[in-house]
Amino acid sequence: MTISHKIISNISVDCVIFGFDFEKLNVLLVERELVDEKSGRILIKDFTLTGYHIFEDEDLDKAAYRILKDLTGFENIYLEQFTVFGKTDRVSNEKDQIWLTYLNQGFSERILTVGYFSLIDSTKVTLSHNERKIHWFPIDEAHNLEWAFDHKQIFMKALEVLRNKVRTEPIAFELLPERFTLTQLQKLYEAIYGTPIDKRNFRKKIVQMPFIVALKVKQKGVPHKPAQLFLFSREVFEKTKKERLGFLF
Amino acid sequence: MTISHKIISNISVDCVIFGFDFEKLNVLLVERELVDEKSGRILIKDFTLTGYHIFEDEDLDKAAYRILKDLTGFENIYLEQFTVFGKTDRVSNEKDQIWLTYLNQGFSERILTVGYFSLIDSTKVTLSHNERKIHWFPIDEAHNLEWAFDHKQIFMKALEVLRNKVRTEPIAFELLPERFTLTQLQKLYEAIYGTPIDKRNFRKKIVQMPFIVALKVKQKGVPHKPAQLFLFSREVFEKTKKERLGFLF
DNA sequence: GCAAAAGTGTTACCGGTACACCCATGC
DNA sequence: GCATGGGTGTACCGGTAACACTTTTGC
Repeated sequence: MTISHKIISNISVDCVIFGFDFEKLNVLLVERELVDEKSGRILIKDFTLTGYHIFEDEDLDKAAYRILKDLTGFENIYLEQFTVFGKTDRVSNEKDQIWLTYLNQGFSERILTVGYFSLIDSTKVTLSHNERKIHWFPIDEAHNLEWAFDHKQIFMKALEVLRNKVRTEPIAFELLPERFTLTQLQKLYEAIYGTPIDKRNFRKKIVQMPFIVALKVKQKGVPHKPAQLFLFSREVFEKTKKERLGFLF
Repeated sequence: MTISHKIISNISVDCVIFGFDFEKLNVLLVERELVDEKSGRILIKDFTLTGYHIFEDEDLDKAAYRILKDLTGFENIYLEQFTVFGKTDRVSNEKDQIWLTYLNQGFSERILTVGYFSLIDSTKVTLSHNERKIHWFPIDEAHNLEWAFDHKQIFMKALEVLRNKVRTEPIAFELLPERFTLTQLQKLYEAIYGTPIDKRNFRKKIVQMPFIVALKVKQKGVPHKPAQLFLFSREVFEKTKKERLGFLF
Protein backbone atom coordinates (compact mmCIF):
# COMPACT_ATOMS: atom_id res chain seq x y z
CA MET A 1 0.00 0.00 0.00
CA THR A 2 1.30 3.39 -0.94
CA ILE A 3 0.31 6.56 0.77
CA SER A 4 -0.60 9.63 -1.17
CA HIS A 5 0.91 12.04 1.35
CA LYS A 6 -1.79 14.45 0.49
CA ILE A 7 -2.95 15.80 3.80
CA ILE A 8 -6.46 16.40 5.06
CA SER A 9 -6.16 20.01 6.00
CA ASN A 10 -8.84 20.25 8.67
CA ILE A 11 -7.97 17.17 10.72
CA SER A 12 -4.86 16.55 12.76
CA VAL A 13 -3.58 14.18 15.41
CA ASP A 14 -1.72 15.23 18.55
CA CYS A 15 0.19 12.79 20.74
CA VAL A 16 0.73 13.15 24.46
CA ILE A 17 3.79 11.00 25.01
CA PHE A 18 4.45 9.80 28.55
CA GLY A 19 7.74 8.39 29.76
CA PHE A 20 9.12 7.25 33.10
CA ASP A 21 12.70 7.76 34.25
CA PHE A 22 12.36 5.59 37.40
CA GLU A 23 11.72 8.72 39.40
CA LYS A 24 9.10 10.81 37.74
CA LEU A 25 6.45 10.62 35.10
CA ASN A 26 7.37 12.85 32.19
CA VAL A 27 5.75 14.22 29.10
CA LEU A 28 7.56 14.86 25.85
CA LEU A 29 7.25 18.35 24.41
CA VAL A 30 8.60 20.21 21.43
CA GLU A 31 9.82 23.74 21.75
CA ARG A 32 8.19 26.28 19.47
CA GLU A 33 10.16 29.44 18.91
CA LEU A 34 9.64 32.35 16.59
CA VAL A 35 12.19 35.14 16.37
CA ASP A 36 11.57 38.42 14.61
CA GLU A 37 14.06 38.57 11.74
CA LYS A 38 14.82 42.26 11.99
CA SER A 39 14.90 42.99 15.67
CA GLY A 40 16.00 39.56 16.78
CA ARG A 41 13.36 39.68 19.46
CA ILE A 42 11.65 36.50 20.52
CA LEU A 43 8.02 36.68 19.50
CA ILE A 44 6.97 33.23 20.61
CA LYS A 45 8.60 30.71 22.85
CA ASP A 46 6.50 27.91 24.18
CA PHE A 47 5.83 24.19 23.96
CA THR A 48 3.67 21.94 21.83
CA LEU A 49 2.74 18.31 21.69
CA THR A 50 3.88 16.38 18.66
CA GLY A 51 1.23 16.26 16.00
CA TYR A 52 0.52 16.42 12.34
CA HIS A 53 -2.28 16.30 9.84
CA ILE A 54 -3.57 12.97 8.65
CA PHE A 55 -3.19 11.81 5.08
CA GLU A 56 -6.10 11.28 2.77
CA ASP A 57 -5.84 7.53 2.59
CA GLU A 58 -4.52 6.91 6.06
CA ASP A 59 -6.48 5.47 8.98
CA LEU A 60 -6.60 7.75 11.97
CA ASP A 61 -4.69 5.31 14.15
CA LYS A 62 -2.07 4.89 11.47
CA ALA A 63 -1.45 8.61 11.45
CA ALA A 64 -0.77 8.55 15.16
CA TYR A 65 1.62 5.61 14.79
CA ARG A 66 3.39 7.41 11.97
CA ILE A 67 3.95 10.49 14.09
CA LEU A 68 5.37 8.40 16.89
CA LYS A 69 7.58 6.43 14.61
CA ASP A 70 8.98 9.59 13.09
CA LEU A 71 9.89 10.78 16.53
CA THR A 72 11.11 7.65 18.27
CA GLY A 73 11.92 5.17 15.54
CA PHE A 74 9.73 2.52 17.16
CA GLU A 75 6.64 0.89 15.79
CA ASN A 76 5.15 -1.04 18.68
CA ILE A 77 4.30 1.71 21.03
CA TYR A 78 1.26 1.78 23.26
CA LEU A 79 -1.11 4.28 21.79
CA GLU A 80 -4.66 5.16 22.58
CA GLN A 81 -7.07 7.70 21.27
CA PHE A 82 -8.77 9.58 24.07
CA THR A 83 -10.61 12.70 22.92
CA VAL A 84 -11.30 14.93 19.97
CA PHE A 85 -10.90 18.63 20.41
CA GLY A 86 -13.33 20.45 18.24
CA LYS A 87 -14.01 23.91 19.58
CA THR A 88 -14.16 26.49 16.83
CA ASP A 89 -11.79 28.81 18.66
CA ARG A 90 -9.22 26.27 19.76
CA VAL A 91 -6.41 27.86 17.77
CA SER A 92 -7.60 31.41 17.56
CA ASN A 93 -5.62 33.19 20.24
CA GLU A 94 -3.21 35.83 19.05
CA LYS A 95 0.03 33.96 19.60
CA ASP A 96 -1.17 30.97 17.64
CA GLN A 97 -2.48 33.09 14.82
CA ILE A 98 0.93 34.77 14.48
CA TRP A 99 2.50 31.36 14.31
CA LEU A 100 0.09 30.03 11.71
CA THR A 101 0.54 33.15 9.61
CA TYR A 102 4.27 32.58 9.77
CA LEU A 103 3.69 29.05 8.46
CA ASN A 104 1.38 30.40 5.75
CA GLN A 105 -1.58 28.79 7.40
CA GLY A 106 -2.91 31.87 9.11
CA PHE A 107 -6.64 32.32 9.51
CA SER A 108 -7.15 29.24 7.46
CA GLU A 109 -9.99 26.87 8.06
CA ARG A 110 -10.80 25.45 11.42
CA ILE A 111 -8.80 22.39 12.47
CA LEU A 112 -10.14 19.55 14.54
CA THR A 113 -7.55 17.50 16.37
CA VAL A 114 -7.68 13.98 17.73
CA GLY A 115 -5.78 13.42 20.97
CA TYR A 116 -3.77 10.22 21.48
CA PHE A 117 -1.69 9.36 24.45
CA SER A 118 1.19 6.98 24.31
CA LEU A 119 3.32 5.23 26.87
CA ILE A 120 6.91 4.50 26.13
CA ASP A 121 9.80 2.87 27.86
CA SER A 122 12.07 5.86 27.87
CA THR A 123 15.14 3.76 28.59
CA LYS A 124 14.88 2.38 25.07
CA VAL A 125 14.26 5.52 23.16
CA THR A 126 16.79 7.90 21.78
CA LEU A 127 14.83 10.72 20.31
CA SER A 128 15.48 11.59 16.72
CA HIS A 129 15.70 15.30 17.10
CA ASN A 130 15.99 16.22 13.43
CA GLU A 131 16.47 19.91 14.10
CA ARG A 132 13.61 20.16 16.60
CA LYS A 133 14.20 20.87 20.25
CA ILE A 134 12.42 18.22 22.21
CA HIS A 135 12.51 17.59 25.92
CA TRP A 136 11.01 15.54 28.70
CA PHE A 137 9.20 17.48 31.39
CA PRO A 138 8.01 16.10 34.73
CA ILE A 139 4.26 16.25 34.75
CA ASP A 140 4.27 18.43 37.86
CA GLU A 141 6.25 21.09 36.06
CA ALA A 142 4.23 20.82 32.90
CA HIS A 143 1.39 22.70 34.48
CA ASN A 144 3.50 25.83 34.77
CA LEU A 145 4.85 25.86 31.24
CA GLU A 146 3.83 28.20 28.50
CA TRP A 147 1.86 26.09 26.06
CA ALA A 148 0.96 26.46 22.41
CA PHE A 149 -2.61 26.22 21.10
CA ASP A 150 -4.92 24.26 23.40
CA HIS A 151 -2.21 21.74 24.10
CA LYS A 152 -2.22 22.24 27.84
CA GLN A 153 -5.84 21.24 27.88
CA ILE A 154 -5.10 18.20 25.74
CA PHE A 155 -2.26 17.22 28.03
CA MET A 156 -4.38 17.52 31.15
CA LYS A 157 -7.14 15.45 29.69
CA ALA A 158 -4.62 12.80 28.66
CA LEU A 159 -3.27 12.67 32.19
CA GLU A 160 -6.74 12.27 33.62
CA VAL A 161 -7.56 9.47 31.21
CA LEU A 162 -4.26 7.78 31.92
CA ARG A 163 -4.87 7.85 35.67
CA ASN A 164 -8.29 6.33 35.26
CA LYS A 165 -7.15 3.70 32.82
CA VAL A 166 -4.21 2.58 34.92
CA ARG A 167 -6.63 1.72 37.70
CA THR A 168 -8.43 -0.85 35.62
CA GLU A 169 -6.05 -2.00 32.90
CA PRO A 170 -2.51 -3.32 32.96
CA ILE A 171 -0.97 -0.60 30.88
CA ALA A 172 1.54 0.83 33.34
CA PHE A 173 4.03 -1.84 32.25
CA GLU A 174 4.32 -0.08 28.92
CA LEU A 175 6.32 2.59 30.72
CA LEU A 176 8.88 0.13 32.06
CA PRO A 177 11.53 -2.09 30.48
CA GLU A 178 10.38 -5.63 29.83
CA ARG A 179 12.12 -6.79 32.99
CA PHE A 180 11.53 -4.62 35.97
CA THR A 181 11.81 -4.72 39.74
CA LEU A 182 8.89 -4.31 42.09
CA THR A 183 10.36 -1.12 43.43
CA GLN A 184 10.43 0.32 39.94
CA LEU A 185 6.80 -0.63 39.45
CA GLN A 186 5.87 0.90 42.78
CA LYS A 187 7.68 4.13 42.01
CA LEU A 188 5.84 4.25 38.72
CA TYR A 189 2.43 4.00 40.38
CA GLU A 190 3.50 6.60 42.91
CA ALA A 191 4.60 8.90 40.11
CA ILE A 192 1.36 8.46 38.22
CA TYR A 193 -0.85 9.16 41.21
CA GLY A 194 1.48 11.47 43.07
CA THR A 195 0.99 9.60 46.31
CA PRO A 196 3.14 7.19 48.37
CA ILE A 197 2.21 3.51 48.56
CA ASP A 198 2.99 1.05 51.34
CA LYS A 199 5.76 -1.23 50.15
CA ARG A 200 4.68 -4.48 51.77
CA ASN A 201 1.05 -4.19 50.82
CA PHE A 202 1.99 -3.24 47.30
CA ARG A 203 4.19 -6.27 46.90
CA LYS A 204 1.62 -8.64 48.33
CA LYS A 205 -0.97 -7.44 45.90
CA ILE A 206 1.29 -7.46 42.87
CA VAL A 207 2.97 -10.80 43.45
CA GLN A 208 -0.32 -12.62 43.78
CA MET A 209 -1.37 -11.53 40.31
CA PRO A 210 -0.85 -14.52 38.05
CA PHE A 211 0.31 -12.45 35.12
CA ILE A 212 3.21 -10.96 37.04
CA VAL A 213 5.88 -13.58 36.62
CA ALA A 214 9.04 -13.69 38.71
CA LEU A 215 12.17 -14.37 36.73
CA LYS A 216 15.09 -16.34 38.07
CA VAL A 217 17.36 -13.47 37.21
CA LYS A 218 18.40 -10.73 39.57
CA GLN A 219 19.84 -7.30 39.11
CA LYS A 220 23.60 -7.12 38.75
CA GLY A 221 26.14 -4.47 39.58
CA VAL A 222 23.97 -2.53 41.98
CA PRO A 223 25.58 -1.28 45.20
CA HIS A 224 22.99 -2.94 47.40
CA LYS A 225 21.06 -6.18 47.62
CA PRO A 226 20.14 -7.04 44.03
CA ALA A 227 16.42 -7.06 43.31
CA GLN A 228 14.50 -9.81 41.62
CA LEU A 229 13.27 -9.07 38.14
CA PHE A 230 9.69 -9.51 37.01
CA LEU A 231 7.82 -9.64 33.76
CA PHE A 232 4.26 -8.77 32.80
CA SER A 233 2.76 -11.57 30.76
CA ARG A 234 0.01 -10.31 28.55
CA GLU A 235 -0.68 -13.88 27.53
CA VAL A 236 -1.49 -14.94 31.07
CA PHE A 237 -3.42 -11.74 31.59
CA GLU A 238 -5.69 -12.45 28.63
CA LYS A 239 -6.20 -16.05 29.68
CA THR A 240 -7.31 -15.16 33.17
CA LYS A 241 -9.38 -12.21 32.08
CA LYS A 242 -12.87 -13.71 32.51
CA GLU A 243 -12.21 -14.73 36.07
CA ARG A 244 -11.48 -11.18 37.09
CA LEU A 245 -13.96 -8.34 37.26
CA GLY A 246 -11.32 -5.77 36.62
CA PHE A 247 -7.70 -5.00 37.11
CA LEU A 248 -8.59 -3.30 40.33
CA PHE A 249 -5.69 -1.89 42.15
CA MET B 1 -24.55 34.07 17.44
CA THR B 2 -25.77 33.00 14.07
CA ILE B 3 -24.80 29.78 12.45
CA SER B 4 -23.78 29.62 8.85
CA HIS B 5 -25.34 26.20 8.26
CA LYS B 6 -22.58 25.49 5.85
CA ILE B 7 -21.50 21.99 6.69
CA ILE B 8 -18.04 20.57 7.01
CA SER B 9 -18.31 17.72 4.59
CA ASN B 10 -15.71 15.36 5.98
CA ILE B 11 -16.69 15.45 9.66
CA SER B 12 -19.86 14.16 11.24
CA VAL B 13 -21.25 13.37 14.65
CA ASP B 14 -23.20 10.21 15.53
CA CYS B 15 -25.21 9.82 18.72
CA VAL B 16 -25.85 6.57 20.54
CA ILE B 17 -28.95 7.38 22.54
CA PHE B 18 -29.71 5.16 25.52
CA GLY B 19 -33.05 5.01 27.30
CA PHE B 20 -34.54 2.92 30.08
CA ASP B 21 -38.15 1.72 30.24
CA PHE B 22 -37.92 0.36 33.82
CA GLU B 23 -37.28 -3.07 32.41
CA LYS B 24 -34.58 -2.93 29.80
CA LEU B 25 -31.88 -0.67 28.53
CA ASN B 26 -32.68 0.47 25.02
CA VAL B 27 -30.97 2.21 22.17
CA LEU B 28 -32.67 4.54 19.74
CA LEU B 29 -32.28 3.73 16.06
CA VAL B 30 -33.52 5.14 12.80
CA GLU B 31 -34.69 2.89 10.03
CA ARG B 32 -32.95 3.30 6.70
CA GLU B 33 -34.85 1.99 3.73
CA LEU B 34 -34.22 2.23 0.03
CA VAL B 35 -36.72 0.86 -2.47
CA ASP B 36 -36.00 0.45 -6.14
CA GLU B 37 -38.43 2.74 -7.95
CA LYS B 38 -39.11 0.46 -10.88
CA SER B 39 -39.28 -2.99 -9.38
CA GLY B 40 -40.46 -1.93 -5.97
CA ARG B 41 -37.89 -4.24 -4.47
CA ILE B 42 -36.27 -3.32 -1.20
CA LEU B 43 -32.61 -2.65 -1.83
CA ILE B 44 -31.64 -1.61 1.65
CA LYS B 45 -33.38 -2.00 4.97
CA ASP B 46 -31.37 -1.52 8.09
CA PHE B 47 -30.76 0.77 11.05
CA THR B 48 -28.58 3.76 11.73
CA LEU B 49 -27.69 5.95 14.67
CA THR B 50 -28.77 9.54 14.49
CA GLY B 51 -26.07 11.76 13.15
CA TYR B 52 -25.25 14.66 10.95
CA HIS B 53 -22.38 16.74 9.69
CA ILE B 54 -21.09 19.60 11.78
CA PHE B 55 -21.38 23.20 10.68
CA GLU B 56 -18.40 25.36 9.89
CA ASP B 57 -18.71 27.65 12.87
CA GLU B 58 -20.15 25.17 15.31
CA ASP B 59 -18.31 23.56 18.21
CA LEU B 60 -18.26 19.81 18.06
CA ASP B 61 -20.27 19.44 21.26
CA LYS B 62 -22.81 21.91 20.00
CA ALA B 63 -23.36 19.83 16.91
CA ALA B 64 -24.16 16.82 19.06
CA TYR B 65 -26.59 18.85 21.19
CA ARG B 66 -28.24 20.15 18.06
CA ILE B 67 -28.81 16.66 16.73
CA LEU B 68 -30.35 15.57 20.00
CA LYS B 69 -32.53 18.61 20.25
CA ASP B 70 -33.84 18.06 16.74
CA LEU B 71 -34.82 14.56 17.70
CA THR B 72 -36.15 14.94 21.23
CA GLY B 73 -36.92 18.61 21.68
CA PHE B 74 -34.83 18.74 24.85
CA GLU B 75 -31.71 20.75 25.49
CA ASN B 76 -30.34 19.48 28.77
CA ILE B 77 -29.49 15.96 27.88
CA TYR B 78 -26.52 14.05 29.17
CA LEU B 79 -24.07 13.79 26.34
CA GLU B 80 -20.54 12.60 26.17
CA GLN B 81 -18.04 12.21 23.41
CA PHE B 82 -16.39 8.81 23.51
CA THR B 83 -14.46 7.94 20.35
CA VAL B 84 -13.66 9.10 16.85
CA PHE B 85 -14.02 6.62 14.06
CA GLY B 86 -11.49 7.32 11.39
CA LYS B 87 -10.81 4.23 9.34
CA THR B 88 -10.52 5.03 5.67
CA ASP B 89 -12.92 2.24 4.73
CA ARG B 90 -15.57 2.81 7.38
CA VAL B 91 -18.29 3.60 4.85
CA SER B 92 -17.03 1.73 1.84
CA ASN B 93 -19.05 -1.46 1.85
CA GLU B 94 -21.39 -1.95 -1.08
CA LYS B 95 -24.67 -1.29 0.68
CA ASP B 96 -23.47 2.00 2.06
CA GLN B 97 -22.05 3.11 -1.25
CA ILE B 98 -25.42 2.47 -2.92
CA TRP B 99 -27.04 4.57 -0.25
CA LEU B 100 -24.56 7.43 -0.57
CA THR B 101 -24.91 7.38 -4.34
CA TYR B 102 -28.66 7.64 -3.89
CA LEU B 103 -28.08 10.72 -1.72
CA ASN B 104 -25.68 12.13 -4.32
CA GLN B 105 -22.78 11.63 -1.99
CA GLY B 106 -21.43 8.45 -3.50
CA PHE B 107 -17.72 7.82 -3.56
CA SER B 108 -17.22 11.26 -2.17
CA GLU B 109 -14.43 12.08 0.23
CA ARG B 110 -13.75 10.12 3.34
CA ILE B 111 -15.84 11.02 6.39
CA LEU B 112 -14.60 10.91 9.93
CA THR B 113 -17.27 10.63 12.59
CA VAL B 114 -17.22 11.51 16.26
CA GLY B 115 -19.23 9.21 18.51
CA TYR B 116 -21.30 10.64 21.36
CA PHE B 117 -23.49 8.72 23.72
CA SER B 118 -26.40 10.23 25.51
CA LEU B 119 -28.62 9.14 28.34
CA ILE B 120 -32.21 10.21 28.43
CA ASP B 121 -35.17 9.75 30.68
CA SER B 122 -37.40 8.05 28.16
CA THR B 123 -40.52 8.69 30.22
CA LYS B 124 -40.18 12.35 29.34
CA VAL B 125 -39.46 12.13 25.69
CA THR B 126 -41.92 11.94 22.88
CA LEU B 127 -39.89 11.53 19.78
CA SER B 128 -40.41 14.01 17.00
CA HIS B 129 -40.54 11.61 14.15
CA ASN B 130 -40.70 14.11 11.31
CA GLU B 131 -41.15 11.46 8.65
CA ARG B 132 -38.37 9.21 9.94
CA LYS B 133 -39.07 5.83 11.41
CA ILE B 134 -37.38 5.70 14.77
CA HIS B 135 -37.59 3.00 17.41
CA TRP B 136 -36.20 1.87 20.72
CA PHE B 137 -34.43 -1.49 20.70
CA PRO B 138 -33.34 -3.45 23.77
CA ILE B 139 -29.59 -3.60 23.75
CA ASP B 140 -29.63 -7.40 23.74
CA GLU B 141 -31.54 -7.42 20.47
CA ALA B 142 -29.45 -4.68 18.95
CA HIS B 143 -26.62 -7.09 18.36
CA ASN B 144 -28.69 -9.08 15.91
CA LEU B 145 -29.95 -6.18 13.84
CA GLU B 146 -28.80 -5.27 10.38
CA TRP B 147 -26.80 -2.10 10.79
CA ALA B 148 -25.79 0.68 8.43
CA PHE B 149 -22.20 1.85 7.97
CA ASP B 150 -19.99 1.04 10.95
CA HIS B 151 -22.76 1.95 13.36
CA LYS B 152 -22.84 -1.42 15.08
CA GLN B 153 -19.23 -0.94 16.02
CA ILE B 154 -19.97 2.57 17.28
CA PHE B 155 -22.89 1.29 19.32
CA MET B 156 -20.85 -1.48 20.90
CA LYS B 157 -18.07 0.86 21.84
CA ALA B 158 -20.61 3.24 23.38
CA LEU B 159 -22.06 0.44 25.45
CA GLU B 160 -18.63 -0.55 26.68
CA VAL B 161 -17.78 3.01 27.65
CA LEU B 162 -21.14 3.45 29.34
CA ARG B 163 -20.62 0.32 31.44
CA ASN B 164 -17.22 1.48 32.55
CA LYS B 165 -18.34 4.99 33.28
CA VAL B 166 -21.35 3.95 35.32
CA ARG B 167 -19.01 2.14 37.70
CA THR B 168 -17.22 5.29 38.67
CA GLU B 169 -19.53 8.21 38.01
CA PRO B 170 -23.10 8.95 39.01
CA ILE B 171 -24.54 9.11 35.54
CA ALA B 172 -27.07 6.31 35.71
CA PHE B 173 -29.59 8.75 37.20
CA GLU B 174 -29.77 10.49 33.86
CA LEU B 175 -31.76 7.51 32.65
CA LEU B 176 -34.40 7.82 35.36
CA PRO B 177 -37.03 10.43 36.22
CA GLU B 178 -35.93 12.96 38.78
CA ARG B 179 -37.75 11.05 41.50
CA PHE B 180 -37.20 7.35 41.44
CA THR B 181 -37.56 4.30 43.66
CA LEU B 182 -34.70 2.11 44.75
CA THR B 183 -36.17 -0.80 42.84
CA GLN B 184 -36.12 1.26 39.66
CA LEU B 185 -32.50 2.16 40.27
CA GLN B 186 -31.62 -1.45 40.94
CA LYS B 187 -33.37 -2.63 37.79
CA LEU B 188 -31.44 -0.03 35.87
CA TYR B 189 -28.08 -1.29 37.11
CA GLU B 190 -29.18 -4.83 36.39
CA ALA B 191 -30.16 -3.83 32.88
CA ILE B 192 -26.89 -2.06 32.24
CA TYR B 193 -24.73 -4.93 33.41
CA GLY B 194 -27.08 -7.75 32.53
CA THR B 195 -26.70 -9.37 35.91
CA PRO B 196 -28.92 -9.66 39.00
CA ILE B 197 -28.07 -7.75 42.17
CA ASP B 198 -28.95 -8.63 45.75
CA LYS B 199 -31.72 -6.32 46.89
CA ARG B 200 -30.73 -5.83 50.50
CA ASN B 201 -27.06 -5.25 49.83
CA PHE B 202 -27.89 -2.88 47.02
CA ARG B 203 -30.16 -0.80 49.23
CA LYS B 204 -27.67 -0.66 52.07
CA LYS B 205 -25.00 0.65 49.76
CA ILE B 206 -27.19 3.16 47.99
CA VAL B 207 -28.95 4.60 51.01
CA GLN B 208 -25.70 5.37 52.79
CA MET B 209 -24.56 7.58 49.94
CA PRO B 210 -25.07 11.16 51.10
CA PHE B 211 -26.12 12.39 47.69
CA ILE B 212 -29.03 9.98 47.48
CA VAL B 213 -31.75 11.85 49.32
CA ALA B 214 -34.94 10.24 50.52
CA LEU B 215 -38.05 12.27 49.86
CA LYS B 216 -41.05 12.31 52.16
CA VAL B 217 -43.23 11.39 49.24
CA LYS B 218 -44.26 7.91 48.31
CA GLN B 219 -45.62 6.35 45.20
CA LYS B 220 -49.38 6.57 44.75
CA GLY B 221 -51.89 4.41 42.99
CA VAL B 222 -49.76 1.32 42.81
CA PRO B 223 -51.43 -2.02 43.54
CA HIS B 224 -48.92 -2.92 46.24
CA LYS B 225 -47.03 -1.28 49.07
CA PRO B 226 -46.02 2.12 47.77
CA ALA B 227 -42.29 2.72 47.50
CA GLN B 228 -40.40 5.68 48.84
CA LEU B 229 -39.08 8.11 46.27
CA PHE B 230 -35.48 9.25 46.09
CA LEU B 231 -33.54 11.97 44.40
CA PHE B 232 -29.95 12.24 43.22
CA SER B 233 -28.45 15.50 44.42
CA ARG B 234 -25.62 16.57 42.20
CA GLU B 235 -24.97 19.43 44.56
CA VAL B 236 -24.25 17.12 47.48
CA PHE B 237 -22.30 14.86 45.19
CA GLU B 238 -19.96 17.65 44.14
CA LYS B 239 -19.52 18.85 47.71
CA THR B 240 -18.50 15.47 49.02
CA LYS B 241 -16.35 14.66 46.05
CA LYS B 242 -12.92 15.12 47.60
CA GLU B 243 -13.67 12.79 50.46
CA ARG B 244 -14.40 9.95 48.11
CA LEU B 245 -11.90 8.15 45.94
CA GLY B 246 -14.46 7.27 43.39
CA PHE B 247 -18.08 6.47 42.92
CA LEU B 248 -17.25 2.84 43.44
CA PHE B 249 -20.15 0.59 43.26
C1' DG C 1 -58.05 -12.27 51.52
C1' DC C 2 -54.95 -12.38 47.89
C1' DA C 3 -51.60 -10.77 44.65
C1' DA C 4 -47.59 -7.86 44.10
C1' DA C 5 -43.81 -5.41 45.24
C1' DA C 6 -41.60 -2.85 49.41
C1' DG C 7 -38.83 -3.09 53.04
C1' DT C 8 -35.63 -4.89 56.63
C1' DG C 9 -30.73 -7.43 59.91
C1' DT C 10 -27.28 -10.74 60.95
C1' DT C 11 -23.44 -13.54 60.15
C1' DA C 12 -19.23 -15.20 57.78
C1' DC C 13 -15.49 -14.23 55.07
C1' DC C 14 -12.01 -11.76 52.56
C1' DG C 15 -9.32 -8.07 51.23
C1' DG C 16 -7.27 -3.78 52.72
C1' DT C 17 -4.36 -1.27 55.84
C1' DA C 18 -0.97 -0.30 59.20
C1' DC C 19 3.44 -1.13 60.77
C1' DA C 20 9.47 -2.31 61.79
C1' DC C 21 13.30 -4.97 61.22
C1' DC C 22 16.96 -7.99 58.94
C1' DC C 23 19.52 -9.00 54.35
C1' DA C 24 22.73 -8.87 50.33
C1' DT C 25 25.68 -6.28 47.72
C1' DG C 26 29.51 -2.60 46.16
C1' DC C 27 32.81 0.22 47.64
C1' DG D 1 32.07 -1.95 57.96
C1' DC D 2 28.96 1.10 56.13
C1' DA D 3 25.70 2.89 53.02
C1' DT D 4 21.95 1.60 50.06
C1' DG D 5 17.89 -0.23 48.72
C1' DG D 6 15.69 -5.31 48.91
C1' DG D 7 12.79 -8.13 51.11
C1' DT D 8 9.48 -10.08 54.61
C1' DG D 9 4.63 -11.32 58.36
C1' DT D 10 0.92 -10.31 61.44
C1' DA D 11 -3.07 -8.33 63.54
C1' DC D 12 -7.08 -5.42 63.08
C1' DC D 13 -10.87 -3.47 60.64
C1' DG D 14 -14.31 -2.62 57.32
C1' DG D 15 -16.68 -3.77 53.43
C1' DT D 16 -18.93 -7.42 50.70
C1' DA D 17 -21.85 -11.42 50.08
C1' DA D 18 -25.26 -14.62 51.33
C1' DC D 19 -29.73 -15.28 52.86
C1' DA D 20 -35.93 -15.24 54.26
C1' DC D 21 -39.67 -13.17 56.15
C1' DT D 22 -43.07 -9.29 57.24
C1' DT D 23 -45.61 -5.08 55.49
C1' DT D 24 -48.65 -2.19 52.76
C1' DT D 25 -51.45 -1.28 49.22
C1' DG D 26 -55.33 -2.11 45.25
C1' DC D 27 -58.63 -4.96 43.81
